[in-house]
Amino acid sequence: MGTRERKQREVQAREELFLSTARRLIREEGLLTLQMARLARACDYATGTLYQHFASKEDLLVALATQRMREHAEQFCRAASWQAGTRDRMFALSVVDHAFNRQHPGFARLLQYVFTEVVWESASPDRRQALQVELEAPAAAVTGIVSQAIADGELVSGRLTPQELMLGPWGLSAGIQSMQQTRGMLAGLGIEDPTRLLHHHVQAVLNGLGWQPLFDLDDGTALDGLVARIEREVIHAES
Amino acid sequence: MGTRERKQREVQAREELFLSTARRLIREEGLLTLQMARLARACDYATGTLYQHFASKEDLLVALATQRMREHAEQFCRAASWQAGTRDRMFALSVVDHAFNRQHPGFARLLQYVFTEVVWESASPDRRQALQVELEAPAAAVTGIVSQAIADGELVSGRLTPQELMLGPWGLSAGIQSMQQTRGMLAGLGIEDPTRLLHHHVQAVLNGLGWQPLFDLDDGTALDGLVARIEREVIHAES
DNA sequence: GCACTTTTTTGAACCAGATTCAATATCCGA
DNA sequence: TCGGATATTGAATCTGGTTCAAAAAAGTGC
Repeated sequence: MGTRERKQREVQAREELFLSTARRLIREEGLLTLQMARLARACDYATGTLYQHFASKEDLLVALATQRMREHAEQFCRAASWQAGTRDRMFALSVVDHAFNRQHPGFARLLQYVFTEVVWESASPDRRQALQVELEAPAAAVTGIVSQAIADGELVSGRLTPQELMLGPWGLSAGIQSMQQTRGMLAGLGIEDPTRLLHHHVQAVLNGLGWQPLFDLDDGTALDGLVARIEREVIHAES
Repeated sequence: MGTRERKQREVQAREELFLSTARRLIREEGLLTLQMARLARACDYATGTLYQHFASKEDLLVALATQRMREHAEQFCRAASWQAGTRDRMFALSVVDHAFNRQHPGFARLLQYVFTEVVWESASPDRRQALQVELEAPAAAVTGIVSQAIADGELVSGRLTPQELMLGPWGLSAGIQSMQQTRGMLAGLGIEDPTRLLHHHVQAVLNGLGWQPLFDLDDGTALDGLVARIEREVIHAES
């Protein structure tokens, strides 16, 4: 009679409520001050009910990260299937990634925290696994672009596999963005516009890997134009 | 009468004891399980005494990171003044950085944790400042190499300042190394030898930035040879 | 060496906040 | 409607960081 299913849906909805409320609390008062009892109360449930969904606070955080990661993966895959050359698509991934992080300011911070030994190791294996699963689609998307570039002769793989090749642009994006997190670090070095710089350097690695057609790094206008086009065609595209 | 100074030295020594014991405890039982009371007891002092040195647990962690960072900065500066061309010296920084992290396996993890909003914001301003100070020397070293490369005509700065240029290689190193931290992440992608890959990609960015003389990325032997030479002449050099 | 003040050390008490679990309420099939 | 299964509750428990009044040690003037 479907009463089981309804129950399922209710539980699902409640989990959603917990997650979105947690997100709001974090936005309003910071990751630092999130408290399980307060979260439960804010949702009009008892503490114990919250623990029926999440085995621990760390679990909740991983779940939060997983949820956002899913959205992120969607955007990412959209960028990967953009109608453009492999090189531009690869670059688009970095732009989309960065735009996503700007749109969800807490996400990068949360992810940084979640991947910390202290949090990661105290989350339940299931939740960890779920987050890792969300990483697969984006990874496959990137690898696909690299493979196609090799097949099309726009990129020479040398001794490296596609996975290994993608580590360059990916690592660079991740590295610069994580520096952007640490309050005051880049400003302290006199760096003004990290976003533009990130794009510049990603183009530099792609050039360095010999990914055709090479990009003229001195042409600031072309870079801005390309970024604008990606934002228009990929990020703000209807879907 | 110098009794004040002696006292100073004793306090200094005790702080050193706390730090090195903390390091041992973390090594033996993990960051996760470090407890202030246990640490104090392990040093034969009362909890309160420990708090005379460190305002909080977070403070202690930042102090720990700062101490190691100082050693790291030394190695780093040594590499920066290596007798070699600017390009090789820049590359050497990345090699030294990575070697240091391999030699002190917990350091990267600790740093990752410390730079987390949750920890960073609950450490005292003094301790934060102290860690930031330790970043200045390395930053100056890198910037110096970049500036010299520009002066020598081995690198064309375009529209970027030396600080901005160095963000490329630096961000890449940081990004790949932090991925290496997250247990199983790289292995899950089928990546075997992240160290070699890191070196490869750093050379790729340097090539991409047009840093002369360009490095032949297909020549694996040359890469290994250069790394070996750096390890010999910079890392294991007497000082 | 002694009486007194100041500084340092101590560790048990305190407190915050995550987690548990016995009691209670709700649901569901018969 | 009844009886057992399941879900919810929130006060009690537990862990571990932090504090602070008391005790000890060090310093000072005589």
